[in-house]
Order: sequence, then C-alpha cells, then structure tokens
Amino acid sequence: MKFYVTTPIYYINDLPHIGSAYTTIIADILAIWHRMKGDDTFFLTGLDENSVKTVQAAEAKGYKDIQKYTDEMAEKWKNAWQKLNLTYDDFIRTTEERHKKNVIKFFNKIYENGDIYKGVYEGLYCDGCEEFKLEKDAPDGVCPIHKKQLKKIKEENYYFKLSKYRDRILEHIEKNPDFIKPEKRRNEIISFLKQGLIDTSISRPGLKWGIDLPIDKDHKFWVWFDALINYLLPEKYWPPEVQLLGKDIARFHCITWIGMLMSAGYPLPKTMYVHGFFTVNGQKMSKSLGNAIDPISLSEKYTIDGIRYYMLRDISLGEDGDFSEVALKERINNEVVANYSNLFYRITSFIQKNYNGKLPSANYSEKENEILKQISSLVKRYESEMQEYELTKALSTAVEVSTIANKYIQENEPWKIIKENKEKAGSILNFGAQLLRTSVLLYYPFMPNSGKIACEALGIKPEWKDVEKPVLKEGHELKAVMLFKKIET
RNA sequence: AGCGAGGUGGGGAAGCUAGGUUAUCCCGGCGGGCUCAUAACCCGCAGACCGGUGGUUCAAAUCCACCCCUCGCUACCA
Repeated sequence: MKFYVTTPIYYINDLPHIGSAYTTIIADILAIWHRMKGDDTFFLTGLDENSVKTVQAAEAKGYKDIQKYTDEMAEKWKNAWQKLNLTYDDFIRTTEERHKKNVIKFFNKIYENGDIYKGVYEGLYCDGCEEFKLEKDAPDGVCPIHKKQLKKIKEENYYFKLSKYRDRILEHIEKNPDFIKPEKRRNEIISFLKQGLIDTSISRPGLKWGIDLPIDKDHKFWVWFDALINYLLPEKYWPPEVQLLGKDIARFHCITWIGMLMSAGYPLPKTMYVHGFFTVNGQKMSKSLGNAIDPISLSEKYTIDGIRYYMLRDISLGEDGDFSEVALKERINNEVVANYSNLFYRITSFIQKNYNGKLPSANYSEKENEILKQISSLVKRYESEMQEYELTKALSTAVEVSTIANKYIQENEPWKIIKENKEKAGSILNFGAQLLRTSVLLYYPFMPNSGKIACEALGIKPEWKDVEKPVLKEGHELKAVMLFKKIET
C-alpha cells in the first residue's frame, strides 16, 4: 500500500505560525502512522513563492533581489520544521526548476485540450492597494482602506474553462462521500457548485515575478494556478490519499484544482480533508492583534510532543478551536504526564528495581485474556479512526488504552504481592509491560519524539505489526525512563 | 436573504440515521483508597428538566412542525 499526503504550500511573506504548524503536524502524524504500518509513504510540504505578496514582503524589508529573499525565507521555514522534527519526504519551492517544468507540462496538457482561451478581466482597481477589489468589499466603488475612488480596469487574461467541468466535479463529489471531509465542507462545496461556475483566469499581464506563460511572454501564471501544481511533484505517488487544507482554501482545492486535473487527465486525489482554524485565547489570530503564536518558542517551553498532543486532543480535527495556553498546560500535566508518562515510569522502574530490568515470566489468567480482547477491539477502533482521519478520536482511544493499563496495575497491586510472591508480581508486571508497549505504539504517531525514547527504552521498534498482542518475551530487557516532566510554571 | 452545521451537568464533547432499563466520556469540584509511580494511580459522590413551544407514540435527547440563538459558506482572499 502507498500513502501520499500533502499540506498546502505556505506563503513566505511571514514566518511559520501555529496554524501552518498545525496542518503540517497533522500530515506528519498521518505519515508516521502509515510508515509504522509499512506503507510506502510520501509526505510533501513546501512553499508558495511566486505570489505578488512575496515581492511586496521582500520590498517592504528592503530586498532588491527577490530570489535572495525567497532563499532566505525558505531556509527559515525549513529550520522551523526541523526544529519541530517534522518528517516530510520532500520540500517543494515553487521557484525551483523542477516545479516550473511541471507547471509548463501541465499547462500544455490543458492547452492542447482546448481549455485555455484569452478573455478580458474587468475589475475595480485601487492604486493605493495595488490590487483589485470586489464589489462587496468596496461599497460605492470606494476603497475601504484608502478611501479613494476605484478605477475600472480591463485587462487581458488567459482563462481556464473551469465551467466546462462543473457537472463532472459535482457528480464526482456527490458519488464519493469520502472525497471531501468533513461533511459540512462537502455540503458547502456542493451548494456552491449548484449555483453555477464561471471560468477562472490563470494569468496576469505585466508582472515581474512568477512563471512565464509559454504561449505569451507578457503574461505570468496567476499564483493559484501555479501553486496547485506543486502536488504533482512525486509522480510515482500520484494521486494523494489525502490533501490537507485550511477551510479558507477549500474551494480552490475542491473545485478549481479538481477541474484542472480533469482537464489535464490526471486521476483525482482520494480525499480532500478540510481542517478548522484556531482562535488564540478566544480571539481571532492576527498580526494586528499581535497574538500570533510562534510554534518554536512554544515547543521549547512545552515540548513538541506536548503541543502535538494538545492540538489533536483538545481541538476536534475539522472544527474550529481555541488555542489556550492554560488548557495546553493542563492537558500535558493531567494526561501526558499523569496518565502516560507516569504509567511508563511506574512499570519500567518497577521491573528495573526488582527484576534487574528483565521482563519476568508470565502466567496469564482469564482476567488478562479479557483485557487482551478489550485492547484488541480498541486497536481496531483506533485503526479505523485513523483511516477516516478522525485523529482526535484515535488519540482518545489511545488514552483509553493507557488508562486500562494504569487500572490493571492499580487493581493488582504488584507492590504488595511482591512481598509474598515475587513470581506472581512478576507476571503482573509482565502483562503491564505488554499493555505499555501497545500504549506507546498507539501514542507514537502523535508523540513521535518521546515515542522514540520510549521504544528505545522498551527495546522495541515503532512497528505496527502485532501492536495489540503481548509479544514481549520473558527476559526482554527494558529501561526506566521519564518521558515527560511536569510543567511547573 | 439563501444554503449548511450546531445548541446535551461549570468547561469540552459522544449519543440522535435504525425512538425503550439509572443520558456516556474527558477536564474541573468534593470524598475515599493505595503508596510502585512525576501529590502521579484507582474507586465513589455532587451536578443536565438533553435551546424553546407544540405534536406523533405505551415510550423521545433521539421522529414531525414552528420559533429562538450561535457559527460556517455564498468566486480569485493559502
């Protein structure tokens, strides 16, 4: 089985914020899980550098050489992702030759297919903003920012015959309930399509930055057209099993991109998953409010895994959610530390102290077999939740498993038993360690950094095979490690 | 305005498609147990007339009607 997941490619007019980190982390979780299962996995992320915004940001910061600016920003983005230990397989920049080649190739296909024509774009232009305004944003034809009369400008654009594909797109979405998730986004797209579709322009004249249109040197590709094509990069993995999107860009992906692919004759992605947005401590995140969160400094304080855990645990994937530092800290202390890390330590340190770090022999009874059955059904549930991209549910299933393990240890009181019967206590610890191994693996995609340490200490590999079974053998060596520290401040 | 999603104990959610014993889970609060463990772990308790009104039914959080409230989408904004 192969698994190909994409994130949107991000604008480089600023550094990564918590929102872009969120999307990329979701992709990372999925990629890690599929790798554990042995799937041929490919995780693509990258940067959208051909936007007019790039030029504006570069100039605002005093750069004359735009390419230099993009190179520097790209380094910063890569560094940020490395600090967060994200495991992407390739990082695409739309200023790269390999991308430009793909754009041209793609364009030629739809051009030869007769889906490109020259038309006129009419719009209200503001000299101050240097951009077109929509009528709804500019009541009375006046720019809301500059209070100036907008000019009616006509310019020639090349258009893509998107409207031609409207029926096919609609049909595809209606016939494939899993194509757009969650359902609420699917409904939105369907109702949008039912209103009808107009063609979309794909080029702009007179730009100095961007990719040249092969049929007309005076035009550059409009940034959206060029950006979407990045996903085609890993040819042998096409089509993606899932493309992750923010809700603001759902329509471009679920409609325009799909129409483009139909025209060029590519198979379609299996699922477009639209996630929600964060507010920060109840407020909308924005630069002007100055409440944008830097994921790097946050991770230094709370650990990468702590943040990953919180994001998926507290915020239902697909819904909007509030990012609160208070809640973050509570989740880490009350769940990651108290439930998981504590479980890990109480079992491993007990074995280390009393059994020289070697797994004692086991003699399971009806009670243990009952629990194994329960675990096995929870693991099945986890797998189907992961498969359906219900990551929040899958994580809470993982929590259930480690709770069962804590309960088992608690009820069987090996610290008492060991005083009279070391062998019997050993059997309890043996079973506890088996449950611990399952917990570690279920948590692994969500918290891979501590997961690595946990696997090493347990002497296991992060593999999904027999995840629900008690496969650790008598005499297996393991070490006591504290995976997380309590956040005190 | 149209279309869509939702309103469930202090907070966050599940249940509702196939109506039926004490409405479930997590956090928080309170009490107890345990002491292997990072005051962690385990057990118990309090707290919800399931947005409102009316209807269908032996029986509704679950079905129907109307109403109120919140949020999202309604084209070039990653």
